[in-house]
Amino acid sequence: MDQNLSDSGWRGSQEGWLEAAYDSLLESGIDSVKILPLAKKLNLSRTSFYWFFKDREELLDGLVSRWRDKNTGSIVRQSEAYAETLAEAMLNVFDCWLDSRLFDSKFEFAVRSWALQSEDILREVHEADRKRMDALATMFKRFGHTEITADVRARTTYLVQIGYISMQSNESTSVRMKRIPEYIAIYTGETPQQRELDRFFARHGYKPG
Amino acid sequence: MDQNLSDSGWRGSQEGWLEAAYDSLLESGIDSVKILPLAKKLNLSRTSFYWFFKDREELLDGLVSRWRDKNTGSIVRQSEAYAETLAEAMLNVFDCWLDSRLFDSKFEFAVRSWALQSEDILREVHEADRKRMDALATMFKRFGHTEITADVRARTTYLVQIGYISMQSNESTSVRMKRIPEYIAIYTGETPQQRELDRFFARHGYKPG
DNA sequence: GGCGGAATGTACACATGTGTCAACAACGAA
DNA sequence: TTCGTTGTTGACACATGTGTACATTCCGCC
Repeated sequence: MDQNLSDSGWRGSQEGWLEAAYDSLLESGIDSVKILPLAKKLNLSRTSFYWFFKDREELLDGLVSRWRDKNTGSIVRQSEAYAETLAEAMLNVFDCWLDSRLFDSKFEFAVRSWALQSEDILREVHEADRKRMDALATMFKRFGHTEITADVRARTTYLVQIGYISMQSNESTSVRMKRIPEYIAIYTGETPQQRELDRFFARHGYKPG
Repeated sequence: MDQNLSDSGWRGSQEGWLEAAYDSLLESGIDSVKILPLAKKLNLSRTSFYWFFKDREELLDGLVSRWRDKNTGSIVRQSEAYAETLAEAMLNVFDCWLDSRLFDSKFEFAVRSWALQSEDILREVHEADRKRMDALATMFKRFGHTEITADVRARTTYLVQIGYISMQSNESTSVRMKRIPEYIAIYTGETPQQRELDRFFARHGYKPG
């Protein structure tokens, strides 16, 4: 059944091809995920691919699964984490934006771009958006917001991040950290406590000043 | 069926090819902008293309110019428009998001996706982002905000919209209009006057309720 | 040491794309 | 009517991609 570890294999593996496909997707978009170039990168014959995958379509399906499993889960989890105040809850969500182990921004953008040319992927993306914004709205309601204000604030929080991703900018952690208090103020309408900020900075290894 | 647009020409024209390229870009991304399929759509021979353009590269350059000329200008202009209050100024900017003659969202998203696979386009997009956010920050400062709060609020305003575009959602005007007052409150920190909202709704042909 | 399946490679058939070239067609003037 | 300009076209040469059939090599195991 499961023999995908390096012990039984020779050079290639399903994971190897998938990893190469992932790299290529992130760097140049879905149209660059071609078997021939991947084979070159892996120093394998092109046709060897067909031992692990039925066809290119099956490889692309693998990429979607990977994205679905990783990115949406983190947002939902962080939005449900324990917090005393809304500001603290918001900072829990912000963990996603600063920790690529929780949320893979480049992957996210690549998949969204892919949705431009595939109805199936577009449906996947819409479903993910809905789930994530629902989770955030629930968080706002947990701290006393009404249906409508929770909805719009959840949107703001989420869309700013999606927008940031779409800018494909490459700013340093410290530059981004400086904006955090003001973001919290805008999103939640309340000023974060210094100790809440300090706790947040600390867990991301950032020293203010 | 097929219309002869140009007075002096035969069947094709530079504009015709560019328009077809634009359509294809918006529908399926830059990799779908291929000469052969465009020729089929235009009912022209593939090679006829080369009378109007040196090569595919020159056609793509045409698309970038079109995007640059249209989208960035509107945001800058609307952010400089006359307003008595910050809320009113914000509503002027919102005109862009609701009027495709001012800002072409699908075009915007297609170009941003294109940037994933081209350093040149990525530079163009970054330059546009900078110009637009500068204009918005200036607007906030005009109404008394400090450098840092103006910057973050300009970002929020702009990034929410870029994020919204990236969602590729297709909501009705009325659904979007219902969120407007709350957005204004979040972005500006002040509640919009009813008459300001009414003026905004009126110029977009929307009747509340 | 040889067997058998896992993994890889070579050869083929085919599809879709680019760009050049030289021939050809339509039109407006001289 | 003849001619040059403005387009249009098919044939050619080439590049890159997919997928199948079949042969070959590597490695653990008996």
